[in-house]
This record gives sequence, C-alpha cells and structure tokens, in this order.
Amino acid sequence: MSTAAVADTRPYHHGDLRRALVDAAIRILEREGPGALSLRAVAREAGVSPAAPYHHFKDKGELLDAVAHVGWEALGVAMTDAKARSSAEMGSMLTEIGVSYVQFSQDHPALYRVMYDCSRDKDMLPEGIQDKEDSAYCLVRGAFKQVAGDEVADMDVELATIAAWCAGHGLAEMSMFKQFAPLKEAFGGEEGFLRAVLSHLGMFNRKT
Amino acid sequence: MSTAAVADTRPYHHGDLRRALVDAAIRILEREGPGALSLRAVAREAGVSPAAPYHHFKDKGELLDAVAHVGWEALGVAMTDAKARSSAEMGSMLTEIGVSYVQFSQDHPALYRVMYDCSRDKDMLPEGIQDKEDSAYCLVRGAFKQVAGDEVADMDVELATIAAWCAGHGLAEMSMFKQFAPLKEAFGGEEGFLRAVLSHLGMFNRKT
DNA sequence: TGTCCGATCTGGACAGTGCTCAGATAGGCT
DNA sequence: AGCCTATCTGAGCACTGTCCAGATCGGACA
Repeated sequence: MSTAAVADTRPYHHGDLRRALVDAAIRILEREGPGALSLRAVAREAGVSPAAPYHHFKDKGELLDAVAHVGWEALGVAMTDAKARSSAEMGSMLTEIGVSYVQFSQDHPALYRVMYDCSRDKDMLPEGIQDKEDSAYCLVRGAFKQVAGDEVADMDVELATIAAWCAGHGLAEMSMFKQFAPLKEAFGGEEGFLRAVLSHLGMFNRKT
Repeated sequence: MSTAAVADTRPYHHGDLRRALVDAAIRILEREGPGALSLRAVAREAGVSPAAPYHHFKDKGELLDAVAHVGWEALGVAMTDAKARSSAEMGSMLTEIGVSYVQFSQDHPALYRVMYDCSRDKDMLPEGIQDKEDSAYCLVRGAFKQVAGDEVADMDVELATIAAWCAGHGLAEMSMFKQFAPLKEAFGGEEGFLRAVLSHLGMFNRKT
C-alpha cells in the first residue's frame, strides 16, 4: 500500500494520535462505561494497532491521566459557568456551584469516575490534573470567601471549602446509586433533590 | 451441631471453602490493595484451583459482594460502638459516628473501596449488603432524630441523614488522597482534622 | 535532488486474567 | 454395599497489558 493514502481517513503516520486516543477513550467511556475501557479497545476505536499507544503513553495509567485531565477541564468550565450565572444573587452562589458539580458527575458518570480513579496517589499525578483540580478548588474557596465576608477566619474558609468539596463528591457518588429514586421524585427530579440535600448539610452540627 | 448452627453453609470435604475464599480475598486486599485482587490470586491464596471458586460464587462480582458484606458488618459495629461511647454527651453523637465512619475508611481503605465498587447498581445488590447498609443508615437517622428533637419534620431528618452520609463518604474518599497532609498536621492529626471539617459542614448554607 | 535518521506504527509474542467444561474425587444417602 | 450429588481439578478460550523486532514514513541534511 504505497499510494492513494492522501484522501483516505488515515495517513498511516497519524497526525495527532495522542489526541485521537484520548478522544477515543472518552468516546468509549461515554458509550460503554469504564468497564469497557481497555487499552486495546481504545486502539481499536482509533483504528490503530494495540501497541501504538505505547509511543504516546508510558502505560494505561498515563492514558487515563490524560483523560482525567480533559475531565477536570470540562468540570472547571461547568463550575465557572454556574458561578457566573448565579453572581446576581450572592447567597445562592455556593448552591449553584455545588449543583453544577453534582450535575456534571451525573451527566458524565464514567468520566467522573476516571477523574478520581486514574491514579492511586493524587500527589503523584502529573501537574496538569492537580492544577485543574486546584483551580476548581480555588473557585469554590473564592465563592466561600465572598459569601462568608470578612469576619470569618481564613482557616474556617479553608475547612468549609474542604467540607463542601467532600459533600459534593459524596453526593455525586451517592447519586449514582439508584437508592434515592423515591426521594428524587418527591422533590421534582434530580436537581430539586440535590438542592434539598445541599440545603440540609448544616443540620450536621445542629445544637440541642 | 449444638453450636447454634452458626454458619448455615454446611461444611464439606475440604473445609468451608466459601468462607475461606472471602477471608483470603480480604487478606489480599489488606496486604496488596484492590489492584491485586484477582479471582485466581484468591484461589491461590486459599490453596485451591482457579476454577474452584465458581462452585461457590457465580462470578468475581459475587465474591466481591460477599467481601463487601463483611465490610458493611464491620463498619456497622464500629459506628454502633461510636454511638454508644458518645451517648453521654448527646450533641457530639453525630460527630462521633461520623468520625468512626471516616476512621474505618482510613483503617481499611481497600475494603472500603470494595464496599462501594462491588456492584454497579446498588439496587441489584444481594439483600445482605442492602440490609447492613440500611441498618447503618438507620443508625445515623436515629441519631439525627434524637439530636434534632420533635420540632423537625421527618423529611428534614431524612435529608439531613443523606447529607451527612454523603459528607462522610466524600470526606472518607478525599482523606485517602494525601493532599490534606499539612492541614491534618495543623489540627493535630487525622482525627482532629476530621472533627474540624465535620464541624464546618454547616457553613455551606451560611446566610449573608 | 537523493539519502539517510529517527519518530511512528505494526504483527507477533508472553504472562496474566475471567470464565467454561469434561472429567476426577469423595461425602452422605438408601 | 452402591449410587448420587456436591465439590474440586486441568485444560482451554478469549481477552487483557506490555514488550519486542522489524516495517514505514516525514523531514533534515547532502
């Protein structure tokens, strides 16, 4: 096959295989779930031999890291949008951001799982993900600082941010299980349920 | 047979292999982590052929379900203990339960992960796990009801319980990442950090 | 322009996995 | 005793992640 490759879909030295592989992985993730995400399946989806990915990623984990990176970017965009959308009414900002976070996890459950599973030890992650996660984290903390005002200590803002992030992540994971179906119905769907739960987080410290 | 028929699974000619397999799995989990938990490795650890487990579990997932079942039982015990230990000072009960939950996840991270990963759809879980999870869930709800008193609607208690569970699970997962190391130090270790975060959950709804 | 180098890609191979199945083994029942 | 059934084994299938020797091609250098 020495000629006629010009107009064909694949130029045999792929233009940007790295990118194509990440795209293929995300496509498989959304279509068939995390269980179907094998390196060979990704190569197959990209129309390339099973060994080809190894010229762009050290191993499967590194591919997953790249996928996670894309995920964190998308989540950051969603949360930034939510913040912007709610800036008019200050008090609801945190709720809007929280809802957008959980909503993202519901819209892209497989991708969301990869974002947290991709590496055992987050300190070892390539800085890309850390950055993005960090930037989303900073976005939440910034919102807290705005809402809390000046009378609150920095440490409290920090802890509240962590607490909110944990609550969001926990709610995101729990919402993937179908257990809350009746409650969701009672609150007029997914979003209503999320808002209701979010608004009850304070009860944890209720004084008697 | 006068031992109250404790294990309903009848013993057979090579011992109680079902139980031995679950134990072997947990041993591998604690020793080498979830990545090393293959069905063949479990069989190897139990000193049995790779096909033997299939006479006691339909597939790998069913073994994992059995492992998760043991995990939920242990978690239930830990939380019940924490509740009993704190009953003197009512206000701290929820915090104590929460701390014991997160502590358990830190003490048995691999087991904890299996407890939530073992099945895609929690509604499809064998009733054993559902029961245990349910019973732990009821324990938390009961504590909330005690703390909140009578003036609070049942629905609010329900939502608060869910919120607390989500927060606990989120904190448990987040704490597995090493990112909070400096903060943990600032609060005198794991437990101090947990208590601090837990006590800040209410800030999520701070009014401005 | 022609030649060669190094990055890219392939086919084949290896060990390990989940799972199935025909047969071996050995308790417990009549 | 003799059978029956649950239990266990070994071989084998399709799949996986990973590595390797070689094929192929783009672009730099002559």
